[in-house]
Amino acid sequence: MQETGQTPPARPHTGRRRNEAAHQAILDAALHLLADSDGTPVTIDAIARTAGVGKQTVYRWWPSKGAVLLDALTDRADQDVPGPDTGTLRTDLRTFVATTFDAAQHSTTASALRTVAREAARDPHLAELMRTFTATRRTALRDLLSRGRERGELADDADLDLIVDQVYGVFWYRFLLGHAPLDTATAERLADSLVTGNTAD
Amino acid sequence: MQETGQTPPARPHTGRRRNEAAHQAILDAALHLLADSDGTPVTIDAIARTAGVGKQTVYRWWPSKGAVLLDALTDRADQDVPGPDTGTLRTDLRTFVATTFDAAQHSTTASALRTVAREAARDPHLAELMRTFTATRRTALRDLLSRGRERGELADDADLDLIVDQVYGVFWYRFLLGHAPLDTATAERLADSLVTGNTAD
Amino acid sequence: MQETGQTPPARPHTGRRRNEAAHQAILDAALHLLADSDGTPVTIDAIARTAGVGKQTVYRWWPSKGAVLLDALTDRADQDVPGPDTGTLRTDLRTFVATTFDAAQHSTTASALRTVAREAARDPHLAELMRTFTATRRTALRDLLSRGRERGELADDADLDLIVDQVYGVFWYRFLLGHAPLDTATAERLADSLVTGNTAD
Amino acid sequence: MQETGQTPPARPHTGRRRNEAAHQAILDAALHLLADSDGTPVTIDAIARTAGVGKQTVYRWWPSKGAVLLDALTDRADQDVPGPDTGTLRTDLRTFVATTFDAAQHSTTASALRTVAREAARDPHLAELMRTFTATRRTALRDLLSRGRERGELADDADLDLIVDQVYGVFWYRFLLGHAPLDTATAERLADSLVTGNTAD
DNA sequence: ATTTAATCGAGACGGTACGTCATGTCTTCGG
DNA sequence: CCGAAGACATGACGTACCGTCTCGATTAAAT
Repeated sequence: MQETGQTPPARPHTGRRRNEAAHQAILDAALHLLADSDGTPVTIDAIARTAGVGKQTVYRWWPSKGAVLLDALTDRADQDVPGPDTGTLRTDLRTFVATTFDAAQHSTTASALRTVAREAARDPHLAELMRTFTATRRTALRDLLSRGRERGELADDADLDLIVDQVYGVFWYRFLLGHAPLDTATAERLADSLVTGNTAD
Repeated sequence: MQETGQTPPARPHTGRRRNEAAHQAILDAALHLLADSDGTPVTIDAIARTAGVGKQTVYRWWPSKGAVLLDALTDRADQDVPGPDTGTLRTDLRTFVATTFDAAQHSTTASALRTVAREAARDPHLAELMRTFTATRRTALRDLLSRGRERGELADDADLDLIVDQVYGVFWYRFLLGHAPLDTATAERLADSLVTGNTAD
Repeated sequence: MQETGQTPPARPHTGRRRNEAAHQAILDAALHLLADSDGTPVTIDAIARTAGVGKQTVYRWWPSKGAVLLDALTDRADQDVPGPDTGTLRTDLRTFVATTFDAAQHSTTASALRTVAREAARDPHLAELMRTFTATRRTALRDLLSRGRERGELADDADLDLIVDQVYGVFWYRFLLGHAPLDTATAERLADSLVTGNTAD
Repeated sequence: MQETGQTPPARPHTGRRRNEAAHQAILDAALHLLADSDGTPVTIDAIARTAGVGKQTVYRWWPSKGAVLLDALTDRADQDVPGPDTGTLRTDLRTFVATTFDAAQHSTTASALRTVAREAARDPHLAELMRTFTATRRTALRDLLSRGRERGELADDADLDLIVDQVYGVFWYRFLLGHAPLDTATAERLADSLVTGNTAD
């Protein structure tokens, strides 16, 4: 208890180079606030104060508040979404959807993701970032479907984008509203109905 | 929507009554601003100023900004969603989905609806109101599906709630992101795939 | 302690005739609030609520808030200020000043008077009322001095208005600032010095 | 007056320093509005807008509106009140009172001073500031009287505080009510009567 | 070894919107 | 028509964040 209670960060200056410790402190603070936030919007001031950082240091490295939030989220998230490839569409799709649903279920980042999504509704910049953030996963899913169609497991004229949007539509709809579960059973029912509904003949 | 059903006071209410002109002026102003709003959040000050009304008059009757916006939206909206009933599920569903998609396409309220949805992402109170607002339509769709299932057009164990969420999931997902169309062709493809995917084999 | 303001007044309506009970209730409420008020401005809403009366009933009978306050004050105050007349100026003046000072000392209306004076600083209407309210006392003092001058106890060219203002100037100055006492000893010193001056004899 | 003497922070103050231009702009605006104000209360919004400054910047540096006003007043006012010292009490007192009265007569700050006094009636914080503001002048007058008493021009038991209060009592009483002049003749009559009294001969 | 320059913490700045409060007027009802 | 209740337009209040800016201190790279 040597300091006055404000405890200045022990983090040292790094001079002209970017201070990686400050960088991490900001992401930590953002993630922490996002996780705790119960719908309350997270403010830049709060992030900076929590991180023990000047506001300018935040603005120096991120163009908008949303960028910080999303960065905080993706920093920890498993970025590579391989997309299962068992050779059978139904199995692949079941796995993919179940994994997607599951990630939102017990992860500590679920609350953070929800908050970021809500912020994105207001902040066009963040919305764009979200778009590219989700694009990876959408592409993985589309590829999975494409492989299935090539194997003849889907009709040639199946609207792959619509199938993708059904998966992610259901996902976000339930994730944000929380009116119905995103459990494995649901995932499998959804996957099955999508395969059956878009099968050739 | 504006009267939340709370019990009227036992005393028959002396005092000046609500000024219906002011009430309407506020809703008009809100709707007007929502429609014009290009992503910019609509402020209470602006609503009150446009309506020629004191801010307090707004706060007297609505608990949050979002409530005003949603009220403005629903005030004009056709509230009874009959749900087509032709005796054939595929036709009914096609019509329902196409109608839903279409409403969001060229209506002047589309912009307003988008704004309200964005506000709802931040305002828990408005989110709740949105939930009851959409419940009517969800129920209509569910009934439509239920009728189809009773006629044997869907499997007995079809997850009706999931189908509903597929329709509205796709709808909101595309409506808010705008990355893909919500045209009639899409509506029919979606309806068809849902029927096919959940048919008793 | 029977009227907590929550209970609807048992006072019956009197139809077209002015309701004297309401009138009194308003003055009571005003006086009560004035006495309790510790510098906080007394609001019309508060008076009306405390009196169990509609705001309009207040505005119907008094032109401004200040008028109510002053009326409340004078309603109880002893209006006739006889002005002592013993035949000796010094004695008369001592008595008058001591009485004036004393009234402000232990009366429950002291706090009320202070509040009204403060309100008068803002409200020109109330300021005018205060002027006529104090005029009576000023005149009584001036008459007292005039009688003394006619008896030769004051110089023929003595500025009676200035003497009056010295008395009331000191009174209000100390009454409102409270930096020095308004006790009998002070009153007598003031009276004496006005007659004799402060020169070493 | 603007620096209330509170201990400067031990840390040599990092962060941006107070913008002196904004500081002055606020005082300028306040003084300008006070002088123009014809009884109308001056609002913080108006001060901020006139100064081209955010409201928060005003609130950051002054605890209450009154503090700004008084600060604006004292910022320009001649703070050192030397108090004449001719060696003769009557002359000194005449000069002091006449100067005091005169200052309130044709100065452009008279209107401002009146407004501040009125505000002080409502705002306890400002009242306290006014007290310290006037203390300087009161002390100067008291010293002047004290010198006279030591020279034997006043009785040993003369109540100096009471004399001071008679001067300032008359001053404020007439200044605020405006029912009687504060001219040089009055000042000299007051000074004389305080020294000599109003007795014939 | 000395500049030079970018980063850091801190926090003041001009703004915009918020939600609350009091004012004095008005409208509706029951007596 | 009176009195209660209370809605109304107005406008000031003090607070919260925003994103920009300006400090003095720190420290690595360029001289």
